[in-house]
Amino acid sequence: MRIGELARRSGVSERSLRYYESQGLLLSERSPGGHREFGEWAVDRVVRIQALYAAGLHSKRIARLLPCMRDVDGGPNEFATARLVDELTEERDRIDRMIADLARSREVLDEAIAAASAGPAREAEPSSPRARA
Amino acid sequence: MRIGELARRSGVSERSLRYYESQGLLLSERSPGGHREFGEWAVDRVVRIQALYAAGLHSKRIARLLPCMRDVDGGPNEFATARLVDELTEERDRIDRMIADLARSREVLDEAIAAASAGPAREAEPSSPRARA
DNA sequence: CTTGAACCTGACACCGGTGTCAACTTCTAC
DNA sequence: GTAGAAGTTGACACCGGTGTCAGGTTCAAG
Repeated sequence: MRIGELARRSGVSERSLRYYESQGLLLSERSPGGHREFGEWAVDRVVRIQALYAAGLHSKRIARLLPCMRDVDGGPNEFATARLVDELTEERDRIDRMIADLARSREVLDEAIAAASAGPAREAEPSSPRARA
Repeated sequence: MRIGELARRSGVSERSLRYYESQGLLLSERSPGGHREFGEWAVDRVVRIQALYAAGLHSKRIARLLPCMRDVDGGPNEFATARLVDELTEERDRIDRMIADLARSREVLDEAIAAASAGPAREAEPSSPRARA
């Protein structure tokens, strides 16, 4: 498929897809005229790239990681170096911390929402434990 | 306390603290000479600000939210408008989605780590279910 | 008074994925 | 062959919290 379809199917802008390619995250055949041609595997790969971006990894690290991952219909490619495994483990720990932080942030927000919602009604329910404040 | 101590105690750079103030997230008294003077409550507030930043909220929204939150020793300040409550709820949902995404990313990474670790040893354990690929 | 640490303001730069525009080429369907 | 959709490369800009440097002022201790 060509870039337009891939963009549509993966939900990622053409701009980003070209960027991914420029970063070596996404390979493509080229038509005689120079148009990119992607296989079915590309959709899955783009989704994976997005997941990694969302996790806060940068292009370079993703570029090193991807060749070590099995694409849906591509066999295993390369083996990760011990160094890379270490880095990935570190990333995973970072994600874990991030999730924990987000959970805390969520609580902060939740508290705010609760306080905000209860606020205007506070005078009507003086028995609320929050009314002390 | 002054900005240096606050930075030390909250683990946030002085630069950021000044920025927070410029965005209206953090108030300070000023000494006759113009030096910022913070109360104990500031530490807690800065931590909260960080939590909100970590959650992906921008300064403006945090600025609107903070006055509605009870500081540790400050009483309740303002009541949130229904509009703000809506926005916050939306933010919370966004955080939930973000956490879910991160969990998925974590799995992607985990899979990669597993594959990478198992990779070099694969030839030694041909009975592995992954060996089919 | 003096000295050095701490603080002040203001400005510039960065990151890095993405949006967008321009100018041009290729593809496809008629 | 020709029009219009779709693709190409290249360049510029943005966001927005943070690092950092410069040049000057204030504070606190001797």
